[in-house]
Amino acid sequence: MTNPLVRKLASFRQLHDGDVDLLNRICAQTRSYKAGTDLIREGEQPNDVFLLVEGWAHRYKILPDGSRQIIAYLIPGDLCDIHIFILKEMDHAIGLLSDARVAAISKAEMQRILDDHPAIAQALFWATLVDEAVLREWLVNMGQRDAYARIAHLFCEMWLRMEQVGLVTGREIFLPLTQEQLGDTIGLTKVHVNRVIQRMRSEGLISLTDKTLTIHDAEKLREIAGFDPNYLHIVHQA
Amino acid sequence: MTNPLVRKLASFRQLHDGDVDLLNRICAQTRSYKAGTDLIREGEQPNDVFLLVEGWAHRYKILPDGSRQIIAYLIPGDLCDIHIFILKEMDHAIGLLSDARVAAISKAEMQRILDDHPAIAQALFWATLVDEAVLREWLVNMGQRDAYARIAHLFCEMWLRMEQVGLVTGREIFLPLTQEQLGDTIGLTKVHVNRVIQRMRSEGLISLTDKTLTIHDAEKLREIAGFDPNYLHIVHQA
DNA sequence: CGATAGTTTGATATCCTTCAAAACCTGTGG
DNA sequence: CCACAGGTTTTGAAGGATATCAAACTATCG
Repeated sequence: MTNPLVRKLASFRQLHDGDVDLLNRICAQTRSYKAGTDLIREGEQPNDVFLLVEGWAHRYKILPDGSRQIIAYLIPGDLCDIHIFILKEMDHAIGLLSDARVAAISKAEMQRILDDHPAIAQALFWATLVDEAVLREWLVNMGQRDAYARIAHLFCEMWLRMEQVGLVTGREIFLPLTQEQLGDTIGLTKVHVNRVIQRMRSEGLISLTDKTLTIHDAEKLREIAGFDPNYLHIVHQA
Repeated sequence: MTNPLVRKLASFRQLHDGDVDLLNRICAQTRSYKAGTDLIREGEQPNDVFLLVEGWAHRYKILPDGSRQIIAYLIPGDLCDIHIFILKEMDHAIGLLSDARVAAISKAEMQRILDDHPAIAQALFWATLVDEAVLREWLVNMGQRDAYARIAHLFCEMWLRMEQVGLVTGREIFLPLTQEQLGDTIGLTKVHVNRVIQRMRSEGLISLTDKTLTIHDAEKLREIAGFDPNYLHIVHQA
């Protein structure tokens, strides 16, 4: 099993052996956490950049009335913001959605990597820009699509991102989300999410049980979603 | 009238005289454009970073079915992404909402600034992170708030951002948006935007005519929106 | 095996859209 | 200075997508 970060960065540009070694070394020093743990809370100023090596996480915000908005999903190979140090405090939290393995990279170490490994630095910037592009696409998703297309779009995106890091097995991906969390992601209630997913199931598009999403008809799902993967800026497939 | 970029960056950290001079020099070399001009189109790879010195612009995407989502507003002092060069092509367009003055900074020039002026570099990174934070907050806005609160929230944000660059006169800001554009920003139809705005007017909260937004009761508007400005990461007021 | 979290169902309410037309601006050319 | 064209705002009526509430059912986990 290859390092997900290497796989991801390699889908943007070639890396030298030295670069790959460094990334492997970083990913080797992980800590395990339980699902539900917060890596960073709103209001904190973190000391490390976190790299997710295994499992899922999410960025989220809780509003005063208790409602929650999920702002991003992190999957293996994803980092919380590289430049996190510049801001005085976090304006959102990052929490684990499944049991996970996480590498912590100190500010100094991060700086050293950026200085000494220009290829990695460039690839990490690319990853940052892609994160932003994903955020923009989520906004489009919420603003312009109905519930059915919205969920389809999210599934298409997560499928591609998982594929990028080598985590698609057959037509299945690990998707450790409750329907309520799905709803908090795309601005729908869990009840409505449930009905839409049932419809997708009955139409033979997907299965979703045991935290496993199976896409039976990817082509049709993409069509429903109006999915155009260009925003993920995947350059060459590994 | 102070340079809006200097004002904005100064709200994050102090700058040296040399830094300020440089920024002033950049802002002095502008070109004027008419409202409706696209600075960058989807699919292009731009050669310059654009800095908006006067007027409003917006990032937007057009979907295959013709619908449009506005992803961000740019006001004086805002740059289109500093690292735009890393991506092979734009996944969205940037267009002017009003007549505007724009400075173009070449890739090489940008690189020189980042290398030779660490304080500016850091401030520009901060600005980038804030842009991303705004995007996240827009997602929260769309996902969790109803039409009334959504519009209120947008008005609160734009008011603060305009204040940050010294463009609030009394209780008024320049807001060159049609109700349809407002709708494309927050995922509502122009008809519904119209009704919400009428309600705000009738309640004495705001006026909106002649591309001028007046906020009569900022406190109440913030309360309706559930507006918490922390995501703008304004450190010290100039 | 009981407790707790997650999914499913049904009935009803509401926010927002859609469609269509009228009224109102704003700029332009005669 | 008027008239007209095109864009923008406003109004009304009706329909639809999604929310809300409440309860039953089903997994999961210690």
